[in-house]
Amino acid sequence: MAGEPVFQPARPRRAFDEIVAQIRDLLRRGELKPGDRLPSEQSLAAQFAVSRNTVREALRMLEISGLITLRKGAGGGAFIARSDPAVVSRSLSDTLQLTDVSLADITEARLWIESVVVRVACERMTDDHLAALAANVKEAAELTGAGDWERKALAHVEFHNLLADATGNALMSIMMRSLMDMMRDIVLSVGPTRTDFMLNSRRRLLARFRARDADGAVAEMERCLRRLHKLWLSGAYPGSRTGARAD
Amino acid sequence: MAGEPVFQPARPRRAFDEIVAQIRDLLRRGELKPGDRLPSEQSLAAQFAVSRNTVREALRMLEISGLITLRKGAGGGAFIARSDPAVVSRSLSDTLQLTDVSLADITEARLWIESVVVRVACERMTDDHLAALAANVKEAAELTGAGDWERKALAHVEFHNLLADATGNALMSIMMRSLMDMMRDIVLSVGPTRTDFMLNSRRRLLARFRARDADGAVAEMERCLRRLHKLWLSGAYPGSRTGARAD
DNA sequence: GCGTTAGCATTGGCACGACCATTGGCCCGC
DNA sequence: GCGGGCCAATGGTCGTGCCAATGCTAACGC
Repeated sequence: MAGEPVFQPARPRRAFDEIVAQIRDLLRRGELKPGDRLPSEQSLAAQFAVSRNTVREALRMLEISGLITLRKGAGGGAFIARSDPAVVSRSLSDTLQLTDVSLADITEARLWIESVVVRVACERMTDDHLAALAANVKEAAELTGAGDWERKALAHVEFHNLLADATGNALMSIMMRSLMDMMRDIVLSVGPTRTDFMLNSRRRLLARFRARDADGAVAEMERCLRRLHKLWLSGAYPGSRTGARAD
Repeated sequence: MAGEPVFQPARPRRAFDEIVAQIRDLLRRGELKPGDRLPSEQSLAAQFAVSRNTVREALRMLEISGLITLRKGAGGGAFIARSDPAVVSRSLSDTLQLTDVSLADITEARLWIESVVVRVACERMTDDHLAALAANVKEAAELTGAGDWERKALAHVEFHNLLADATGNALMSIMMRSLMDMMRDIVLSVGPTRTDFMLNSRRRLLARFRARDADGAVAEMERCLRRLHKLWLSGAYPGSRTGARAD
């Protein structure tokens, strides 16, 4: 009741939170680099003066954050991980699960981002990138012929990742991969649809890339995506996130 | 078809991975909703037929994934969390830490996204959104006058979140918040800079919004960001976020 | 009658100790 | 020299016990 001054939090952080924070800090300061090995659980427990269980809970947090990978057996231990974009995807996907993001939101945001990616990729892509994209389309065509619908759909999704790579922007690659991980789920849950138009669209897109016609490429991609999204939104998307704010 | 039969991974998943998967699945299927309470650790241990320690490690994973929050004491337990975009930010930030994403990549990607956000926001924003943006600018101006550099910088960063909100796209809001969380670190680590031009830019931007001049707004934002980024890139930005501030 | 307080039951936080499965290297025997 | 088996290191799991925080409730005092 009395004027309580701004006492320090005075909150004793949970022990494993403290451990996580310390290791995270070591990483941020560059004192730990990918590939480095942390001491064994026993040793860590001793150094932090906590029980091995507590250390393990901390390691669990670091592990799911994608910061470390665990290997068991002799010579095993906790190693600073190489980057794994899948972690971002998972967390994004988790967050969306708990929030009221509608399918319309996802497709819309995707359309925006994809447009700029196509534009930049068209301007910057090297022959290697173009070859990779062409190979992807070829694979999708073959899978279509083989009737392997699922793998064809996955190939079509992968196309966009390659596109993001072609921008030469690593962050954009990561973000696109996160989006595409979600798309994968959506596509697979929607199931086979009449998407033969996509193969043709892809070929026209490649042609635009070869001609370095950014405007044309963007237009082509937007046409393709709008058509696809309309197809999804018209059907009953089983995901519970049917805000259905179709505008 | 050929020699490689797709053997089942036959992976004996770690026990807590299995637990995490099961709970995640319950969530995905909508059988668990935000606010719901999971059984106590004791009870979970019994149901999963594992020790309490194992359950705790699983809960730790779910916790840092932002899926649950733990409360102790009577009536406590594990509760399905409300969405927390900060989780995405953290994982994105972690991934970037382990990757070779340059500051140039970040600023570039940001410029791309921000452009489309400004355009859409300009077209869609309501008076409420406009008022919120104006209030933010006003606050930043006052903080500038008060010489409170840090809080002024944070207000400037927050502006972009409000902008993303104005697009009405929840996913875009989340992604922007992730980017801005990183920006916060960068801005604070760079330290005070001569950024008085930004306040004027913000005011011009608001004017463009009021006039519903999307092209003008985008141009203004791009000018502002380019100038800001040039300022950063010219200075010595330490690849590591070296902001050992209290937080 | 009503607010206050002391207790109590619930639940997460943490410690200690033990055992198992896997892994990789070392040593032995051929 | 080489192959195979033993062994130590290390993560994975278990079980128990205790502490600290929390919320409910019944006893208490005015």
